[in-house]
Amino acid sequence: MSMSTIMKIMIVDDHDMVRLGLSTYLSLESGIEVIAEATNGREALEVLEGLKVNNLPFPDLILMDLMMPEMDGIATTQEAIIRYPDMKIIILTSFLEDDKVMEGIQAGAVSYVLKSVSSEELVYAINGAFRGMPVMNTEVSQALSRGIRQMSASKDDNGLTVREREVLMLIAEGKANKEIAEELFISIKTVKTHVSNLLMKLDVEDRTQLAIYVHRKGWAG
Amino acid sequence: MSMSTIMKIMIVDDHDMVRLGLSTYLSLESGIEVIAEATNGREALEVLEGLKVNNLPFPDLILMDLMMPEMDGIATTQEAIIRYPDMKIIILTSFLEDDKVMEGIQAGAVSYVLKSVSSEELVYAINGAFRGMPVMNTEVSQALSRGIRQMSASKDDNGLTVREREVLMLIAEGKANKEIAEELFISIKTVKTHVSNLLMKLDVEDRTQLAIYVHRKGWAG
DNA sequence: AACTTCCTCCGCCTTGAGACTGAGCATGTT
DNA sequence: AACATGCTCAGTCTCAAGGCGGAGGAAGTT
Repeated sequence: MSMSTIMKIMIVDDHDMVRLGLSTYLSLESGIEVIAEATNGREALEVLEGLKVNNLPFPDLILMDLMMPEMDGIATTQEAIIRYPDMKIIILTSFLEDDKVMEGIQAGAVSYVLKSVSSEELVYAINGAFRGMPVMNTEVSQALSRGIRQMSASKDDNGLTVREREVLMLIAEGKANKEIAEELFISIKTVKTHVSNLLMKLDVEDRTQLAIYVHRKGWAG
Repeated sequence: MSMSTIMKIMIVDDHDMVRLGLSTYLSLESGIEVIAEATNGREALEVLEGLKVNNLPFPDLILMDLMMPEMDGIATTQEAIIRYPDMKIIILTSFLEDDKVMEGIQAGAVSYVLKSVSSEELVYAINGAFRGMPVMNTEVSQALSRGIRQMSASKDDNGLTVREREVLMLIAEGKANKEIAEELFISIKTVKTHVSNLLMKLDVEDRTQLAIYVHRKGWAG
């Protein structure tokens, strides 16, 4: 793989050992040079700004972790793409969550790669991203298509109204109808109406299953 | 740090890049040699057995990830410690969960280290473990003491019996009492008794909160 | 003006959930 | 033998949950 230019890469990950391992390994690859690192999103933006104003070598591509303290990968990607539009970003994460894949791509990442890929695949993805040819695992692309299908199939979410979503969240916190009524300043009757609508719309049988639904979706802490 | 002997290490992690990064980095450390790798627990045990029967160099210490396909770090640690009692195991994980720390230590791991530690700290932990001096992050030791406090406060876990835990899990799947009764071949009355006991023991008000409890604990998929 | 959607609320009714009390049986412990 | 624990089941009772049908007002759409 003879590329005339050297790819300058930045690694953003809160795990010291992932960062160190990646940079150690990637530095051995010909054509790749790790020129910057950061442990979270905020730091990454600061580092980038520092490189910019001091006219130092600027990364062509960022390997960005999703879950980080201070500022996560999605938000950082969004911000970074706005500030430096010609910089590529590959989101690198441990988990496959359909929603996150969508968000990541929407935020402007060219690629979304699971940490479980082999190191060869990662290098391949980096090379691809550098040339504007996004590469992603088959699992990721499947997740993406699932996400798109869900999106087009069910409008924006599930067709839940604002009020219904509020009630749903309170149910997911274990609140009883009476408590929900007091919290939302409405009558128990109204709460029951919303609950019935939720049961119908989400196609489940009782409030316990509603709570489980929310937690499975990862909407709750 | 001049040690006469070289520490032979095995790395067990399903993430190619963690494994590769770690081994690349640790190999640069004097006194540490990475002699084996595996991508999950089952594979790790197979590799160890292979080394044993062929009289090949055997690891003094394993860096073991917690969350892995096939067989997780806890189960693998338990099994490995039984088969090779003089081998040390350091559990290496992304997450801090009080329960898991307890389980890990109980399983026989000498140390429990977060992946967020710096690489120097990791080397320090490895050296410590090698000499029988367990090292762990302050966060981890805090989690451990929390776990112990809970333990002494509330018997062993929550004091749940086998049957109660079965009922709890079915509730967390959204099953009604009747369904649970049929699934466990007991009467609804008995299910109700178990549910009442669960509500009392876990100090919550209804089955929905039981389901939420389980999901928050991460006991459900 | 007609229509739809959302939020609100009512009464009536059935059923499931859960509390309380009490009890039989098997196991293992002291 | 006495005791504790876990699993089982029963009856009774209260109340929250949820279905069903109806309805009014606010807001935006066609």
